[in-house]
Amino acid sequence: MQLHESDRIGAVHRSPSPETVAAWARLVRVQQHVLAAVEADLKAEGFPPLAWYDALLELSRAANGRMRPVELEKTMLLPQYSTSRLTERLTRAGLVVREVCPMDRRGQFIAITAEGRALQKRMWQAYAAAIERHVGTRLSDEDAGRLCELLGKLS
Amino acid sequence: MQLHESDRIGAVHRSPSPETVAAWARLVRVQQHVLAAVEADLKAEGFPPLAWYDALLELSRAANGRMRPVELEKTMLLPQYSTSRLTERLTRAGLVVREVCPMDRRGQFIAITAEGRALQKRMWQAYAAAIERHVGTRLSDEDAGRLCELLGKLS
DNA sequence: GCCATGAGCATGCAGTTGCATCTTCATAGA
DNA sequence: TCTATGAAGATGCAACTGCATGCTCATGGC
Repeated sequence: MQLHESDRIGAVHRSPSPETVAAWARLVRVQQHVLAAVEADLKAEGFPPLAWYDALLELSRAANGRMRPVELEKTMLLPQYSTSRLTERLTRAGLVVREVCPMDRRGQFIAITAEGRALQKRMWQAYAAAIERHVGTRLSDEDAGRLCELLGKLS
Repeated sequence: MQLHESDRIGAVHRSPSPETVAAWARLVRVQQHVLAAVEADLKAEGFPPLAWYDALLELSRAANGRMRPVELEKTMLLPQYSTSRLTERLTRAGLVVREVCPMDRRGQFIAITAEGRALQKRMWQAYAAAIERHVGTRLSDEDAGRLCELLGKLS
């Protein structure tokens, strides 16, 4: 009779412990819930989605306020077409401009505009308030540090 | 001169501590990354999205394998139209059937079928393996318990 | 130089989501 | 009973996402 995998010693696929499953389930649910709450707060104040903020923040921190789309992809963990279209929307909104890349004529630079920097700053006001509201008031700084450390083991 | 809010005692909106912001940033990034990895594993084995699994699991645990859409909404934290359409897809796939609700003629019941139960079980094999791979191997049971507890404070 | 390969980015198409609204029915109050 | 209110669920439309593929150009091997 064939043994179930979990009965064999050194089986490649072991089942997760109850603790692991519980942590997973809660991670997914809580993150989804809190992220939705924060996004809703921002939207209620008339701001664009968080992805816009993330992109503007990255660009504002980059040297000369410009980055290659390919860099943005990697730092934001987004698929290629996703940054392409995000760039399109940000461009239409006047928050960034596309520039040709002198080093590689296939490529380009995305440069944040003054309006882009201004929006990023205004969004941070609301974003910070939402983070404080939904996370800061529920977690002591020590707990936040511990949470951060535990999450770090997952990446 | 008007003081900045954060300078006033008892200001309603305080800024989040660096620990809070770090925990928030990592929570969002890590969850997104690990969830994507788990979903990709399931998809690679030919399974439907995790939302299907969640719905099938809820239904399989419900009394008589059936629930009102409105209950499903609340347990899955989804907007109303989202469960309506999920139900539509599950129905088309033969995993659930719609039934009229004798108590309330506006409403209905969604009942899981034998195929729905079978798929839920097969998906759990792959899902559990993915959870173990992406979470279980990176976190001790004690750490998982601590993570779960900290996350619980956020909901 | 010439070709093969592949990097960088865009885009057509199909499927999905968010939003607002519609229909149907339940229920409380006059 | 009649009406007002609102709950349950579906759906049209516009925006967004995923996937596959297309185009342009860079680079290494010959």
